[in-house]
Amino acid sequence: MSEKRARVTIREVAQRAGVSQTTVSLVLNGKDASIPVPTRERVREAARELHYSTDPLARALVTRRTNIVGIVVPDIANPFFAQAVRCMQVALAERRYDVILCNSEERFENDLRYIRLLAGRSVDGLILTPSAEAFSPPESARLRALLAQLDIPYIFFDRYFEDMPWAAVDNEGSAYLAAGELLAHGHRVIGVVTGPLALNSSRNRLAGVRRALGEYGLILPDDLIFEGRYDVETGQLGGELLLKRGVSAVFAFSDMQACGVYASARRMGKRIPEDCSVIGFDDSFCSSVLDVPLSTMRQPVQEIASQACNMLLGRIGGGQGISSFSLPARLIARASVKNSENA
Amino acid sequence: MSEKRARVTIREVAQRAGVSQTTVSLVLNGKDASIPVPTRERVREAARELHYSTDPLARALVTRRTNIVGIVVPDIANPFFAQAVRCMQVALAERRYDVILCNSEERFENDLRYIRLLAGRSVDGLILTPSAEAFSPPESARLRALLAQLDIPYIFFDRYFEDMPWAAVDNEGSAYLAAGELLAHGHRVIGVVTGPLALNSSRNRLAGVRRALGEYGLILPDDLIFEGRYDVETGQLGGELLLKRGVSAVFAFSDMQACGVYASARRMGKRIPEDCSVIGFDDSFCSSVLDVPLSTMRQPVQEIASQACNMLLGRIGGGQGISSFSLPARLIARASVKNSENA
DNA sequence: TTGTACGCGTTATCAC
DNA sequence: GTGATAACGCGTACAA
Repeated sequence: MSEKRARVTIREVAQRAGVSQTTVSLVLNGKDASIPVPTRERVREAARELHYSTDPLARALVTRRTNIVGIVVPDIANPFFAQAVRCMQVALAERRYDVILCNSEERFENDLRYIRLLAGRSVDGLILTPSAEAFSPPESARLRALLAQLDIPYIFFDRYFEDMPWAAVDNEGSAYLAAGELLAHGHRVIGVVTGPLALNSSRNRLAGVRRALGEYGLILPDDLIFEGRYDVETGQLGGELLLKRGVSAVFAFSDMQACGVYASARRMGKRIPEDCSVIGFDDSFCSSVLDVPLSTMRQPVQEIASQACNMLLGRIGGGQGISSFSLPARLIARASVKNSENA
Repeated sequence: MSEKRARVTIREVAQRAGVSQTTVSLVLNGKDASIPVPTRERVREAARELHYSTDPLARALVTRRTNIVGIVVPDIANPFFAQAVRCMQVALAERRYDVILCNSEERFENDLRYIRLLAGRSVDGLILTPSAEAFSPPESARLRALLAQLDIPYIFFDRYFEDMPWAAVDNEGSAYLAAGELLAHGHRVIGVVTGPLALNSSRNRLAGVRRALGEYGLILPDDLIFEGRYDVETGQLGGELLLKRGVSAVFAFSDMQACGVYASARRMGKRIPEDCSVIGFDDSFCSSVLDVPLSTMRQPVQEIASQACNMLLGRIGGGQGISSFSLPARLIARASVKNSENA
């Protein structure tokens, strides 16, 4: 007999236990101190028997805490964000937080819209990866103003402003390692396919590349930098361009782009890694799927995501919590990098 | 001066407009009928000036409608679900619904836990893709009982029970087409790498394969069926096994598995498509990334997802709405299927 | 149109 | 110290 279960109220529990609602509330929220043990027992018992659980809506209305975190990402279909959001959701669920997910579709107006919407829903915190657009001056000012006005704890994930709380991979250091891998294999003419340079992730990776080259007394000429969008398509365009310019190795700032580079090489009749070495970034599953397994930098997505959650929860709790941090990516050496013929 | 904006209440708006809260509520909810136009204007004006927006929590507390849909998927990091959830979120946002996302991590206990949790939060509807486990008898009974008791509109997505509302790709028909493609190229010894056969998606695809073979007077021997889990790894295992058994073509029930088949072929020194044709399912982006572009069945994820949302919203609205449906996948012929040497 | 009860808890106040 | 009473949070719905 599956009766539709109407909601059990706290009054019913109180009645059953023969105490006041107040008492029930106190007991169930662990503010027992002043209540005699036998009473506590009776209350708990009654609550259990009636399958009582407090209504989050009613509770939130008065406490102004929803136990919900809002996440805004450009596109959950992007494997990087998908993985990150998964980790976040699982990590937050352990702390009894739920997640409202929003896709900005890489449009700044949606960033704003969703942030307002989430604030309107009284979420306890925000995890934000704004659109690339958000990082140009007029837009970032609007974003900052909005967040300042809102008074909701937030952190930036992967894309960020230096002066606001953020969590990300150590882009500079990781790119330094990646470029180092190519240099160590004797490559001296190295092309890079970047993501949007409006994003610190790409800018910092570029800086890392430059540092690595610098240590070899090299510089990165502008015409060996192709600015893309972290997707297969721009990888292909960039790969084509760079190969024509005679690079012996390409560092693609995402695995998707690395895939594009593979495609362009194939199309041009060049072999990887014989004619051109390639290194990617992310270690998304496609790296293990390519005909020539892709060397890449593996982001510790899970660690970053779960630490990011800790950080946010710390701030929600009122403290400063953990401060902004970056974690290094690890080099996963596979078969797409080979000694240069000049080596 | 960005003052922290405390919430504006309906009272303030009422006061400013010189009317009662009731009137404000009526106007703002479009139940104007009985209110003179000038009053409406004054109210709207006041609301605008004060930046008033109704508190969803308070509203939900009384209406028992949250404008939230709960989505439970096994793993948002799976590109198929990522894409689907993205489409759903966007489609629902257009109708002013937000999405709480849960990953069951393919564990049945989590299915139940999350469904209860979402129900506790009074979500207006549920979109469910239960764990594979949920489809074995004792578990499915528990799931059914829970849903029956809950009295919340729900639909199943991709994995389903025939007698409950669902939305999915037409697995049988699509697999029939895929197998037909192989048969049309002269292949007669065809192996399949399936997903979990507990899932109707895999069972129905298998049925489609059998129907196609049947039309050629063939049957599918058990030892040419490898049951996997839709992932690269099982694709590789299956590919290895089937290739050893001398198939001339493999139908992998997911692109990830097709990737695995590619890997196994490579490892065994076989070429695709010369030594073995391969066809996949999903058209996830990896298909366009492989050295030999993968022929595959493209699921109309967006259409299914958005129709699924319509269906759910219809049910939330009280009507029966659209009933369960499936949409056909489309054959995307690329280079991984070639005429059999026996052809 | 509007007053008022109500939804369901939490918290502050007050009496025992 | 214990526990009941009442106000409150913020809207919506119904009767007047």
